[in-house]
Amino acid sequence: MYRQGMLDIRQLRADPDGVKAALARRGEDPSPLDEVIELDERQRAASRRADELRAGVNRISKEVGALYGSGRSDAAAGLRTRSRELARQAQEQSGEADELAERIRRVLLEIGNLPAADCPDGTGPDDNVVVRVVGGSQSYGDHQRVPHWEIGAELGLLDPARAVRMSGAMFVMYRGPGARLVRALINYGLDRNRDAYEEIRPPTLVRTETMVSTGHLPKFADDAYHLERDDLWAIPTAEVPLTSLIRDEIIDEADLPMRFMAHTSCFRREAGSAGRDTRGLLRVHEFDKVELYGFCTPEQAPGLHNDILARVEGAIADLGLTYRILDLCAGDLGSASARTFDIEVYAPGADRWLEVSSVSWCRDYQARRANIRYRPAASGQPRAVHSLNGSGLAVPRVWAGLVETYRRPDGAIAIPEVLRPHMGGITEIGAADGWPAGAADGWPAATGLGRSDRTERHDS
RNA sequence: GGAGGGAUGGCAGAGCGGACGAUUGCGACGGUCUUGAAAACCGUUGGACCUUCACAGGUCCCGGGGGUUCGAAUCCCCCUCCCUCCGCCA
Repeated sequence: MYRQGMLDIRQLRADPDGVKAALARRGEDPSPLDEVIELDERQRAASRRADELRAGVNRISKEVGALYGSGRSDAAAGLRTRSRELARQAQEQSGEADELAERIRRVLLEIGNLPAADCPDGTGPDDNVVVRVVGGSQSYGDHQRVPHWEIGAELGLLDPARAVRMSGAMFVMYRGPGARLVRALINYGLDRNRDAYEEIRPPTLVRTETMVSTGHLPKFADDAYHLERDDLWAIPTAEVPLTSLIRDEIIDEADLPMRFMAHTSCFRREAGSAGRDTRGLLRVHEFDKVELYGFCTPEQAPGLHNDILARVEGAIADLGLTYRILDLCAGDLGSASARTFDIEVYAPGADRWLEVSSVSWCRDYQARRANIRYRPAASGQPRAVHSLNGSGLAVPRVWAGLVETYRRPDGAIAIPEVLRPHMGGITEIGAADGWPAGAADGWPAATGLGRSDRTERHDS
């Protein structure tokens, strides 16, 4: 009944203090739960009364039917009046029950997931636990201490000015080998996981319900782009459509775990961060990402969480980047997550750690919202599945870290071994490959680009 | 965008005011038979909520919402979604 709530209402009834304490760990005010508990009691009472009244109606209706059947319709008149009154009362009670259920749902929808027991305590980013740092001991030369936006301009790989003209601030455009590098990273991110993850190319525009299922609505509506005319939302991550892949379904336990991966564009309004990280690729409204995703039983969840994390780490490690893994504290956890590991890449030019992946275990939070269950092999009632997701590769920030790390003293960018098959075998991006330096204010001199030599177009 | 058709259990597909949570077929599961299997035969086979230690019982669900009625899968109204044809289109 409260299927779009965050937690099992039974858990809240059975252990209200435990649930409230867990919620408080993430820094969320647990007091709305008191209201839920109170409303829940009233809701059940109303619902019980409605059921009893309804049972009375059913009983009388059978009698009336029997009387009609035996030709004694005159005797049914009193029963009909009585039944009509019971039906009226039943409707009143169930109306009240529905109203209470809706109020409960609205409160529950705004409440975040409970942090896992072993999720570290803490109130914000400073309390995240560094699990390990890999490659951090290497030293960087001056040639690597150039931020990617300067490299992008120098080699003609990025064209921020024109991107702004098209779409506004915080949109970016890649050019030539820079664009090709984006595509290479996407293919790299997907291809190395083909062995176990089915590739999906989902829609990037989704319905409201699809956004509610993951927890992105109703609470975080300001963070997402909304197309009002058609009431569609631009996805902030492939996690959104992938969660709805099996929404409202009951899966056989034998089919779990189910593993998917998807490359999509991701759209974020970044409402609260205007003016922050405005340079380069650190924070943009639209970016490409490869997502790894899984549905599984509660028992399989820790193993799958590790698998996704290991795959993401492997992808970053094989690119030869310096990175660290963070165990997010309860106070820094995303709303839908019970436990999250972040992977951050070190960008020597910008001299910053960039979050490139977030690998989260949502327990049954999203499955409850999306009504995704599985039928246990040993028979019994269907149970909510667990869902897990991890950015396999957030392209812009990996691109940034890569370009800065692989900048050689001569200014060219070396292509890491593992990316070369996806870059047509080239080993570097040099000054001659991209758009000519200084071309940002006019049409580049390079030939054949952006124009057709056969058809003259005056508008398009 | 225009015109028409549809929405019933895992799937297919009946039912069109009362004993229908729903005939039947397929699938799945269990059993009989068999060295094993197939075939045949027999049986089982939805979900949600509430009450209950349990046994068990009650209510709701035939796309969603509302109405008519003592009683609705069946009648009426609204909405959503899907399909077909035409138009447009990468």
